[in-house]
Amino acid sequence: MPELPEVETTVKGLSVILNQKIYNVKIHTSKLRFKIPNNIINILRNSKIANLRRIAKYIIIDLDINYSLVIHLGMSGRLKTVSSNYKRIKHDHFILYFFNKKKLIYNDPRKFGFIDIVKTKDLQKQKYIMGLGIDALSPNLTAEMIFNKISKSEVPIKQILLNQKLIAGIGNIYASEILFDAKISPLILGKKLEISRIMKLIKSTRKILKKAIQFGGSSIRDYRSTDGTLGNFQSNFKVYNKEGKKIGNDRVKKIVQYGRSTFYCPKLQNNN
DNA sequence: CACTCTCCCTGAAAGC
DNA sequence: TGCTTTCAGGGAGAGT
Repeated sequence: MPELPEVETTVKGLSVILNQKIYNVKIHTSKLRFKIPNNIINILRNSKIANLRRIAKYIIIDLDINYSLVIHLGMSGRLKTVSSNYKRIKHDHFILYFFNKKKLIYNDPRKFGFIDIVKTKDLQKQKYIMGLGIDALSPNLTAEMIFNKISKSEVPIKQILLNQKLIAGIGNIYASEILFDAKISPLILGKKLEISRIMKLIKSTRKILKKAIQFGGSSIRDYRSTDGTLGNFQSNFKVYNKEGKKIGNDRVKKIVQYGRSTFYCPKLQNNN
């Protein structure tokens, strides 16, 4: 599922459309999580891709006309760049056609993602961007910063990691992996975490997310080819989806917190 | 305000 | 084997 590493990997792979000019736009399904704005076609046509970046789990495609295309992959969204002989498949909802014959395709079976077009200068004013906390990979992220925000929190740390208003970019899969790496119980409440363990948590966050990026993301199909090759970090999951797996003399346990599955080792992560 | 729960959707996997 | 049910996950919005 697309979390920070998958989005980062996707953005890097989009470099093939950098500086390319759009000659047409087709919306096959406008009803995603939100409706794709009607004016998007007119704005995008004849514009050029000027810059590619990531904000949390949002893909930002800046155009040369002071507008930015915003794409969120939701849970099942994919972006792929294909050549002119590509035949549209099921759930290809949105297509950009470039003058160099390439196409950019947004495919999303569950339609939980969304596509928006905004003036670049207004990007930070969008409600979905405005509330975001510091990026999980920001070098400016410090333990003190987090401590100040969670030192009174009665919410378990697993849920805190998923709160995009505090730290942006971590999703359900990496939350379990990060807590396992930091040897911190997912059940421990925010207010119980002292600075030293928050430091460890931040260290593990950087380690796990960076490693996942190196491996090309965990579970997204490789947009650079059409062969459906999987990103290969999945095989690096230590606990996610590994219920019952033996680790030392412990076994991975699955619990449900706030309706989300959590995987952890009760003995190795037992600091409640 | 802070927090929890439900829902959006489809396909894979489990259950029968 | 094949049909039916359950589950997965990000985040907005409703509810507490």
